[in-house]
Formats: sequence, C-alpha cells, structure tokens
Amino acid sequence: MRPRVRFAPSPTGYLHVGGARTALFNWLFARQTGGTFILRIEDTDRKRSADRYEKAIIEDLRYLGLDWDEGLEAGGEYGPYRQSQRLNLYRGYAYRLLKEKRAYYCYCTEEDLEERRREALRKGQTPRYDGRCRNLTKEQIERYERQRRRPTIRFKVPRGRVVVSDLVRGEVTFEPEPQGDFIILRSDGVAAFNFANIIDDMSMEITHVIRGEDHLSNTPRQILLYQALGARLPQFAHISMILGKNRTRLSKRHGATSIAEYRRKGYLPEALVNYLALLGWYPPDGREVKSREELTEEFSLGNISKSPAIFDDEKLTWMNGHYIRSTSLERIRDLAIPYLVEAGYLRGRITPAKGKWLLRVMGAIRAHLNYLAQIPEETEVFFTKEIKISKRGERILKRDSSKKVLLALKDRLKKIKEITDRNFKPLMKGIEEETGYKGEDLYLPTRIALTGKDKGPELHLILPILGKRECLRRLSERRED
RNA sequence: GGCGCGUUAGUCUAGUUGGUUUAAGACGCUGCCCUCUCAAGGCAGAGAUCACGGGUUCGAAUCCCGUACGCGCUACCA
Repeated sequence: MRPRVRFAPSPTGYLHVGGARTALFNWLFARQTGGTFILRIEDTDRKRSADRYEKAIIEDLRYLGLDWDEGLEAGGEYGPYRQSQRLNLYRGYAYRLLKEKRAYYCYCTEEDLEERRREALRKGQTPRYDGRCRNLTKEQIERYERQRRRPTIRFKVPRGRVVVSDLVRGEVTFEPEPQGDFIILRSDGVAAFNFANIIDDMSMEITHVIRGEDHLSNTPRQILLYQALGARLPQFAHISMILGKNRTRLSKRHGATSIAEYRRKGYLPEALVNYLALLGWYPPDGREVKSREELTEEFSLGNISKSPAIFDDEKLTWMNGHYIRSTSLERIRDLAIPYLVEAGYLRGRITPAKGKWLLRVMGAIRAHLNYLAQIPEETEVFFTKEIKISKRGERILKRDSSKKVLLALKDRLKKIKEITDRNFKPLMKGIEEETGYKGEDLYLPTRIALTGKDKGPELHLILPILGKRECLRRLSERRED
C-alpha cells in the first residue's frame, strides 16, 4: 500500500518552525516512498481560526517548496480538506458510537464541570470526569431536555492500559485513562479535536501519522476511538519538540519563530529546509549540508532523535550564508532588487546595463551576507551620495602619506579613460612607485576617502564598480571641507 | 498532583542490537594562513569525568532501578 501522510495545521497563527519541520518530515517521507502528501486544515476552533492564517500557512509551505499532492487548493477524492466542512461526517460517526452504546449524551454544563475540576484540584485529586451521565434515566434526560440543555457526546473509555507502537519511540505503554470519558462532540455539535482528527485520518486512509510529540499523550485516546470504530490503526511517529536556546518552549523571546519572518529577512528556502531537517534527524554520512534531493533519499523515520531539538538561530544563519554564497549570482541579484528598492537605492526599470552593474555589486558583497535583508547595509557604499567619515578615518586622512597618495590617485585617475578590473593593479602600483607608500599606507586612505569606512570588500572590486567619475567626485568632495 | 517523553562539549547531533571510542562531525569560540581592512575560504586548537546515585556484567554513554532537571498531555484548544 502506498503511504499516505498529512500535515494538518490549525489556522490559529503563522507557520512556525515547529510546524514547518513537521510538514517537512511528512513531505520527505512521502517523496521518498512515492507516497501522497496531503494538506488538511484543522479549523474546528472557529473562535481562534482565521482565513488569513490559512492563506499564510499555504504561502509559507509553498515558499519552502513543500508541495502537496492532495488537499487544500489541490483537491482530491477524500475532500473536503477543511474540518469546518466535514462537521456532518463527524456527527455521523458520533451518532454511530451513540447507537452502539460506546458513547453517551452528557448534560453536565461547562460551569458544573469547571466547578468540579477546581474542587478536585483543591483537594489535591486528579480532575476526572466521573461518568455520571453514563446511565441517565429517561426522566433525568427529559428533565434536562426541558431545561433546554444542549448535551455533549462522551466516549465510554474502556479500562485497561493502551500500548502505542511508535516508529521513533518504540512501544509506549499508558496506564488506564485517568481523565475518564472524554468529549467527542461538543454541545454546539462540533467535533472535538481528538475525534475530528482520527475520523479524518481514518476516512482519508492515512497510513503514517507523523506529528509533534505533544500529541503522544493524545494517542491512547485516539487508539481507543479507532478500535471502537473498528478501524485499522495507522503507524505513528512522534517527533520531539523544538525548544529555544534556554531549553524552554520556543517563543518570541528567542527571536524569529515563524517562517514568514525568515522569508522576509531573506532566508533561502533550501537553507531553511536543510536546517529544519537537521532538527531531530541526522544524515547517515554525517555531512550536514544536503540538497532537497539528498535529504529525500537519506531521510528515515527510524533514526529520528527522541530528545528535544534546540533551535539554533546562529547555525541556521550560518547555513543561509553558506547557501547564499553557493547559489548563482544572478539569483542573488534578482532576490536583492526588492531590498534595494525598499532602501531607496533603486527605482524604475532595471536596464540590462544596470543589471550587469548590480551583478558586480552583489559579487563584491556576497561574502558578507548571511541573509538578504543585510543587502542595503552592505551595498550602501555603492549607492550613497554622501560619504561619512569617522573620527579615526579623518585622522588617517590627515596624515602626510595619505594626502600624497590621494593626490597621486586623483592625478592618475584623470589620465585614464575608465577604471577596470585590469588596470586597477597597475594603477595602484604606479602610485606606490611614485609615492613610496605601499600596503596599508596606500590602500587604507584610498578606502576611507572613497567609502568612508575602514573595512569592506576588496578595493579592486569597489573601484571598477564605482567608476572613474564617481571616484573623482568622491575625491574632490573631500577637498572642499 | 497524575500520566507520558527526554537528559552525550555553549548548541545541533554521531555513537542503533553493551567490548579497538584515546567518545566522532557541524555551528559557535580561540589562534594561524590568505589579505589594504572586514567578511568569506583554508589549516590548527580549546571544549564532554556521556545529568546524578545505585545496580547487572569480565566489561556500560549504551541494559535495569531511583533521584534531579527539562518538555508535553491532563479542556465543550488544536
């Protein structure tokens, strides 16, 4: 049987790194096995769900290149793929369990339940539904109905331990359900998560449930439901949580946590995918930098780590820089344009000449880049009209040696047609011979006068990009103050 | 509180069935090389009594028990 897996986010927020990693593992598994990857949405909590989040999640998955074969916007024979559109299906199954006496109506109100919960907690006991509505008499039911109470439907939890067979954790044994009979259909007629979830997995013929460890504790309840419905159990694989650097739950305090934020900052999808894959999984050959294809080939549910993964933003950023340096300059140039436009460095149509020039700019600064949002800062020197020189810079320019070097530079620039990659070296060599200054004495004043900074890309890259006119302009501007 | 999961250098992990492991790789860190500078790149190095305490065994990071710590579930949230 061909594997069928799904990613089932709830649209209550943006796609975060944890969800993305779950989606990725499902995707890798499906692609590797020739299975089907399904995108379904769990929006039974109408209060917290929002359409814009659904759209955002879809957009982020697409950005990461995690395409799905079936589900939202892709269609398929098992639809609809939004839980809010499957409510009748859940009700049908709930009534079936009711008829088979595996479930029952519960007329307890939310307030009563809450009251009893608090009471138990106060006494130091485990809050537990006592099953008082399991055997209501006709009279009691009529009375509740007359009071217009809307009942929930509760599942009769069979006693006994439940063993979850998990692909990453092995056999996990759970002691008898301490919480008692749980709700499968709320009083508003909407299925509860544990119910909707397994009805979907069952009816969509999901073969492997790959999800976060936070669902491990839910699994015994779900298994009981599968059994009550006489359904075949899928294989489970619970992957560990992703924590922040201080080993606590990943939150805003740890910096960016949503894929959208990383996308905005200019993290490449291949870097994100590669890094996410390493969260809990390790390549057999130990080589960490892997293409999507390599990941697909080597991925295995069997060697997923059981311990929580800690999200290391620094390593992700390093990896992104690595990918920026490895991809084509043309791609970086194209990706850079929006950032340059936003910084006010670019406007209007980009002519072929401008495009070529931009390519050289990107070539000059690419080694400094860890993510694309750093582009305006790194390219400033090529676009700025006004050079700001630091105190230290001024001091260096006041030196006699600096004055001589800059004078010679200006002279020689005027005599050549244009400054190019080829004539840059001879030009500097000439100044060196003329003034007797070399190394730092020669290059540092040149750098400061032209860029205002004492660090940056190599001068043999900068000068030809700026061009003779701009270099002279910057040099003469110095004279006036 | 109850139930479950986890714990190898600052971080991600390798080390699957106990024996050439003097515990390996990557990020980060330090130094050197390259170089006008920074970055990138190359090379080298520091950094782990394998959470702690017992036990099983000729032998344990690897198996068992306990403790501590972290995380999750414990809802008419998903």
